[in-house]
Amino acid sequence: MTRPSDVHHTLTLRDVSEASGVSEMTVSRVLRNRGDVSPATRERVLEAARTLGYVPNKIAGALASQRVNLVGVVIPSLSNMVFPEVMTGISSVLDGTGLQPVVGVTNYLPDREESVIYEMLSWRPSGMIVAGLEHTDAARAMLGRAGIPIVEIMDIDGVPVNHAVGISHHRAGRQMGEAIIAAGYRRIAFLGTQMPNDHRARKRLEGFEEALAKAGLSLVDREYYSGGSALLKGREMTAAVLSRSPETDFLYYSNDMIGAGGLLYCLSEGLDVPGRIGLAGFNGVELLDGLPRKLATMDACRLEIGRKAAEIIAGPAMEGATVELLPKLERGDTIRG
Amino acid sequence: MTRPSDVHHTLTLRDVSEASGVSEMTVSRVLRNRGDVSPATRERVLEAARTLGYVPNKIAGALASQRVNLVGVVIPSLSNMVFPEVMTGISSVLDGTGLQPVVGVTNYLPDREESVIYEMLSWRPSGMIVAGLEHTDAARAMLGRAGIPIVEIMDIDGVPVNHAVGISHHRAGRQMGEAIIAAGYRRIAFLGTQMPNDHRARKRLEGFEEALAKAGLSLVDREYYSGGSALLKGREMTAAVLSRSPETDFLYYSNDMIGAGGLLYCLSEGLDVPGRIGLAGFNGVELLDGLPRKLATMDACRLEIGRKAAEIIAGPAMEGATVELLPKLERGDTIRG
DNA sequence: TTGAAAGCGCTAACAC
DNA sequence: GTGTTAGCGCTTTCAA
Repeated sequence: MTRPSDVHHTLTLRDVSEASGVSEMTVSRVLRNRGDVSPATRERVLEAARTLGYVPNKIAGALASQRVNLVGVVIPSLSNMVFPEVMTGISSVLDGTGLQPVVGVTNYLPDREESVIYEMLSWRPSGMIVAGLEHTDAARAMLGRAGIPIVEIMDIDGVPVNHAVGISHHRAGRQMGEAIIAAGYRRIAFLGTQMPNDHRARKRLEGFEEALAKAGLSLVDREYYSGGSALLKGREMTAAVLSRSPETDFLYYSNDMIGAGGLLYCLSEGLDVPGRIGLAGFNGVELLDGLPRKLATMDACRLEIGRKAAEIIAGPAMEGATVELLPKLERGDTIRG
Repeated sequence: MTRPSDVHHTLTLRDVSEASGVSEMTVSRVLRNRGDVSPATRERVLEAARTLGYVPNKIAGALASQRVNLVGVVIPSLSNMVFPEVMTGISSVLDGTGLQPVVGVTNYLPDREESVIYEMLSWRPSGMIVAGLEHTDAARAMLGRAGIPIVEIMDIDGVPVNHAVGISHHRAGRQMGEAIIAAGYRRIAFLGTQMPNDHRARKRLEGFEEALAKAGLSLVDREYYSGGSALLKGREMTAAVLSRSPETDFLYYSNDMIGAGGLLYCLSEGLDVPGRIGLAGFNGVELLDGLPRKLATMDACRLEIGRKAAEIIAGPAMEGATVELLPKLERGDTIRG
């Protein structure tokens, strides 16, 4: 006997081959719907595989065929509301193609990102989708050498390794700043989460301050927090800013969740929104639809970013390209005018 | 030459071996920190690997060693708020062990779940964590035969394939029902999302109705919705129930998000909460901390479920076991008494 | 401490 | 339409 008396061993093609009296090769063909197999043998093989409960070994298959139907997706966080929607966009495109997304989470830590990318590349995926343009040198080098399509998503303010799909956060910040100034607000504060490695939030703020500067203005206050419930933090930060700088007439938040918290706070304080004070967030999260008043925001095009990135990976090979999407400013009910 | 003039081929151990003048075997040892290698050769190998930018091929490694450091995690949704926290629990335990979680999403579709499980098993992971106890027969069979630890999470009301870690949703529903009745509410409505395959929500409702029945009560109204912003749906459903059944004095929601929407609606309508009407949700999501009033809820122990499940996978092999966690009822400000 | 040989379970390429 | 052969890039095992 080739295999003595193991009570429980994982099934191989060979087992199916023996059970069906057909060569391993033919079994392999049937199981992959490749090449011509007579309906009769086909049925016999399928039957044998089914009754045995055979599950193919993709490791061996991948090694032999040099093909892996996996797409690595590297994102900073799952609890951000933003990334699940990107994933939805990715899945919706990949679903038809036989490619499978595999998610890795970095918690906004560059070193962690580097190791997640390394781990993923070591499985030789068909492509990689990575959030952001800022990576360690080693990570950039690995991605550049991988010989597969790489798509950096969310952001286009920088130099991509290969492809990029996203929006200009710098420009988004500037546009919001201009809209706020045009609406007549002058004493503007910024409230954000303390995240040195959230480059997109940083770029938005830079663009925003640039717009203020052009109008001869600068921020009257700024407040940072980290950790905890974003909604609650938004309340607390807003309370802090308004007590410290009561003259503030606009609150610009780095994301919608803390913005929503701030909005709930302002309303509960009976402040006149958007008359006495205006507010704006960023992302366009679905949650906003359920608030008593609609927070001004900018849609980050998350679904579309996911779709476009997946299309690049799933489509025919192409030169590196940058796809810029244009976020729409949604004024909601919290900017006057 | 073994390899003529390919401009760009993926590096192999052999390349590192040639570059460092050491056998492939020794290179392999160095790269895995296995066995004794002299510091000198070690340095030479590391240097060569670094300058070449070698990334090991885990596919080949896994095939040869019959070991895969992956743990499959199969969950119904990423946008549910609940699962990211389970993932956090899983990662926090796995991080130390060299095991990596790989996430698959089923969108609450049994067939989709079956195929996700099949795909994952075909990569021969070291363990699987699957949400829920309800699966297709084929999926159960595959999991049972896989020869690896399987942990079904979130729910324990049923028969697990192998291990289970979770809470009893039936009991959770019953407890909430009892607390509401004890607080004196009598005209109780249920508001949930329309999800035939959300078995946990179903079991909670069953337990809840059981408690009502014991007190000689039954639901005065029920309302289901699907899709869209949960917060907004919560508002709309609540408005619908209160206009259709104005005598209702308690609203039991199948999750906190729609409950939060309902709470915001009641407050904006100027209803006396919890005097005139009480509310309760389920899950204990962080978001609730930021609301103007704290919604009553039950903590689903998500973090702990993730941790315990990961510990079972990462720990020494053991007999199948069920771990029941006990959710805490948090009365918040929306149940009187 | 290092190396050589064999093979993991599958598929590409070619024969029949 | 089906089978045979030779690897895929590693690690295991054993020898030196």
